[in-house]
Amino acid sequence: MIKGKITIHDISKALEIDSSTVSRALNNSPRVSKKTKTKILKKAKELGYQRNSLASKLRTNRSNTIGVIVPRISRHFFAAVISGIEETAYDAGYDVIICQSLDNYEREKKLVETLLANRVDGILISISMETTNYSHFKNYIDNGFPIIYFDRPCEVDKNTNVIINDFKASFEATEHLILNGCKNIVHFSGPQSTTLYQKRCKGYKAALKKHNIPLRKEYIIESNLMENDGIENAKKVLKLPLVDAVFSANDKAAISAMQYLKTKNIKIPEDIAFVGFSNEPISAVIEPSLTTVNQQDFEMGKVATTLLFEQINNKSSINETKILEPELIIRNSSIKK
Amino acid sequence: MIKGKITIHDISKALEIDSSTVSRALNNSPRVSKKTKTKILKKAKELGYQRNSLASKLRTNRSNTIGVIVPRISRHFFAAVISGIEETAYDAGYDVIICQSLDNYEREKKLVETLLANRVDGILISISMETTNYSHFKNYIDNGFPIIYFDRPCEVDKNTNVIINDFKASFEATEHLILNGCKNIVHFSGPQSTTLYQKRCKGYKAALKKHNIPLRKEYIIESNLMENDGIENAKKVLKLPLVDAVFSANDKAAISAMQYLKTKNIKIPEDIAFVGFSNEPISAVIEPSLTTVNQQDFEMGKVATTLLFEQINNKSSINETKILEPELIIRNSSIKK
DNA sequence: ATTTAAAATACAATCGATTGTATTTTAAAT
DNA sequence: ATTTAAAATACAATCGATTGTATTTTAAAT
Repeated sequence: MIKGKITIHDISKALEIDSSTVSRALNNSPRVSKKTKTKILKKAKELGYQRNSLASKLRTNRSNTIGVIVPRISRHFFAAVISGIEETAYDAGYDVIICQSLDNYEREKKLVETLLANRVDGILISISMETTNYSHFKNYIDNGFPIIYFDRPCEVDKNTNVIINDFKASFEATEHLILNGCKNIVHFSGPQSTTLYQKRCKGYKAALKKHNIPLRKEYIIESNLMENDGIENAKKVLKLPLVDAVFSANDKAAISAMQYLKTKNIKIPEDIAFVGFSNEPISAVIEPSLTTVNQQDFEMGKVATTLLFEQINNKSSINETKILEPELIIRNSSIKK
Repeated sequence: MIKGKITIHDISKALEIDSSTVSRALNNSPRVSKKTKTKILKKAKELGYQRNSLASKLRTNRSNTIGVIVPRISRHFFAAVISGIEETAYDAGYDVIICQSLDNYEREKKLVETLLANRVDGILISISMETTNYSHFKNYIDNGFPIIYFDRPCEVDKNTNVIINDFKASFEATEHLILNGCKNIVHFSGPQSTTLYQKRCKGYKAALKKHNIPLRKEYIIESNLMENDGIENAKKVLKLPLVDAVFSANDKAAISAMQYLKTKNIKIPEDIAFVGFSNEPISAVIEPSLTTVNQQDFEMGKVATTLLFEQINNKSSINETKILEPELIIRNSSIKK
């Protein structure tokens, strides 16, 4: 902390103008004459005045700040959502505090508490994979605290969620493989405690059903979809007969599986075709380039933030779920020649 | 903002205990009896009390919060540095506010102001590429405000910088190419306004000199090292005679150049070997995998944060520059068989 | 039962800005 | 020159927590 920070009272004393007038001048209130404003602004600059936002927020009971909690900022999808959030927020004159939960429940809980203690006006959150207990949100929701869930929805009680149509995306991804001649399609699924992965799995099943392909339980491999899970999954795939395609619920597992299979001289897509999910930057670079689902990241950030501001300003929690339409990006990993 | 938030005064009234005692109890002061503490804590929980950090910070003149400004949170290097920062900070009981400047000077300036207005106890920053004017820092440095520069140092006046040995890393990267039989090595250089890229360029030159390879000016291609710059650089390389290797000052440009050259049937590393810089995750995945420099990201975050806390607590700005040793990660793109 | 020191609690000011109300100043109208 | 309304400024309380000092309570010692 800098010692001897300049306050409005220092300006007040220096000019022999009451601090209330100084405050109003700095906030460009019409109640202060132009002449006085000029004088005050000049002196403020001269003294190196810097507003103390803490005091201002305390007094006004408004922080003009929103908090964002994502599992991991380095994930391209979340970084892109954050870009959308920041753009919308800055346009509205709001600051954004970015936090990462690292998919850890305890940490997420602490972050929520810290944000609330700092009196953010609202929170945008993509809940951690570990989170199954929503009590750390519930207290605030009941009070009408503005909070919006994105990507990973919170489906207890009435909340506002912004998600993509995971079912449809998965359905289309799987159907795309079927239309390219694949019949024995393995699904790399994520933790079924997460509704998002449930939906992706359902989309996969529905596509099989539509095309009269019998569902084989051993073709659904559940894991946390981390890099290492992809390798383990790939080993399992090699032990299954006939597999000619994989639809992975995220890119990371798809990519590590592809890399492992390549070392085993499996040809992609000729032997096994691949479709991922999320459109991570690596998916465009790997060989063959990975067919994947674009999740409308930037758009999701904008939509979620707009909804949050509606809640903050109207105080009417609307409790809607916005569903964005995903887009299948077809690259080389899924087209059998 | 939630209406009717519970304050210590509500607890005070409910229990007929003075608010000062309530405050001390909540902060676990030894001046409050155990019996009273239990009573207060119970009531606080019952009423759903949540500390107002704004008021607390205002009064104590300590925010227990540090600010971090990086060009872009999605860049793997910065995300890893942030992990190191957060780990160190949380252990010390500090909160971390993460901001991204998007390499934009105006935005960076605004972020610094916002952090200061919110009275962070110190700032960790990797300055934006656009920044050549340091006046937005200078005011605070002069006041002894704790600020540490990492990766991209601020080399005006006396500051504390945490950087890697860019010269040595580049020297070794270039020498590695030479030792693998390359003689006509192009350098993709970054903006020379940034000392970091100056140093990388000097390392390249020094390695050539040591091995008696004449320096050719047209072999140094300066750009912003973005994806598109890599492609443009690759086109220039194709027009130069004899080139058998490229040392790029970052991975991004190296990777897009490699991709472009592959479409032109240039074999990597046989025709042109490549070495990058930063160890982006993509570098391990691209084919051939890219030899690159590991920048000690996580370690850098830890060291920078530790230095910051020294400044915050001792008030003695030490003004040192810590130089971390980089590590060359040798992969397939640089080994001519 | 009284004195005394320590423990526990209450009082009151404070951090820096904001804002409703009161007062003073200015300028227009007579 | 005086009245009057509007404009400009000053006064004073407030946001919620903290903290040095004063007071009260408790418990030990006589």
